[in-house]
Amino acid sequence: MKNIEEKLIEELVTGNCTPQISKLAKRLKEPATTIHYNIKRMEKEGKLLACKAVFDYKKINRGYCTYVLINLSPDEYGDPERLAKELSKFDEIESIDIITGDWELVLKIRTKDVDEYYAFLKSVLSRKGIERIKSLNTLKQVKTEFISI
Amino acid sequence: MKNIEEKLIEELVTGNCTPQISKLAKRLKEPATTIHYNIKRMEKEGKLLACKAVFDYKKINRGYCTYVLINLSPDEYGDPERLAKELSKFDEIESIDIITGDWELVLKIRTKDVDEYYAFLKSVLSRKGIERIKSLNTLKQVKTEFISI
DNA sequence: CATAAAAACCGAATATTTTTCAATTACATT
DNA sequence: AATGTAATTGAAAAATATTCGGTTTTTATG
Repeated sequence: MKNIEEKLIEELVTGNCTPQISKLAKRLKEPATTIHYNIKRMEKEGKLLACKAVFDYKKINRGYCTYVLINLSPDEYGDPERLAKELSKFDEIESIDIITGDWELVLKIRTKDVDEYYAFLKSVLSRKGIERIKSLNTLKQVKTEFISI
Repeated sequence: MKNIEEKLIEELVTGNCTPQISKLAKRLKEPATTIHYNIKRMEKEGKLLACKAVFDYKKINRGYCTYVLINLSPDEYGDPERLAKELSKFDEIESIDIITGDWELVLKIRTKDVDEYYAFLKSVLSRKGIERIKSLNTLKQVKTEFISI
């Protein structure tokens, strides 16, 4: 066995899918070429960013999900984007938003279990610029990425 | 003009895409039939739930993004899933999680603007069972659905 | 450890889908 | 009304997915 699955998941989580033009054509009762044209236009305009797979994360060893609210240190406060972009390269992080209110950033993080989360916390979320964090732990995921589970 | 774009976005946000088998085969340096086999297996096992498009939501009139923390009323507290499942049918809601801590639910909501959000708030988030909410408004989306913007 | 059963892998052929191309039609601007 | 641009479309070509049959690998069991 080659354990292709792991590599496949990695590729599919961030892309490597494509719209099903003929299926969409049937659903919308339009010619396939028209659907094709519209999709290509959306891509060119930067509206359509990527096509990707959504998994039942519990079944692929990413069942431990946490929202992390972050307070930045005073020197980072003026430019939260710098740190946000730095964090965005980590595969464990599903989303990063800069928000209003008591916290500056909110992350959504997926790991296998609490041990892996703790390791991530220590290695990534302890860095300079992050002053304080609050973890909201997910007990059950009902809907993700617009897909109901 | 037929304004196919709106309908297409609606379809693509929740599915109607498919893995690019030959592209994946090349990337992983494996035969296409092996990739095909592995993907079908993941689908059958319920690991792979859907393939879908990710948009630059600002460019498709869904640029107003809010995290909503929810406290349930005492009578709903014991079964948060009932309300969560009821909410999951709304297209504006990207994700629903049942969480630990001071709040019971966290939603991620995408609307065109604050007016649309307020309308959603009044019509959906005022329902019985929801005792108190706190909105965290997104100023900038750096990463979404594992895709950097 | 031997053997059988199940699961994973893969090349060749087939079926299906996407993409290109060359019109045609709709829309906007002057 | 004239003109240029954008959107739509059918037919053909190109590319891709799927099926099939057989092989190899893994797992389960005595």
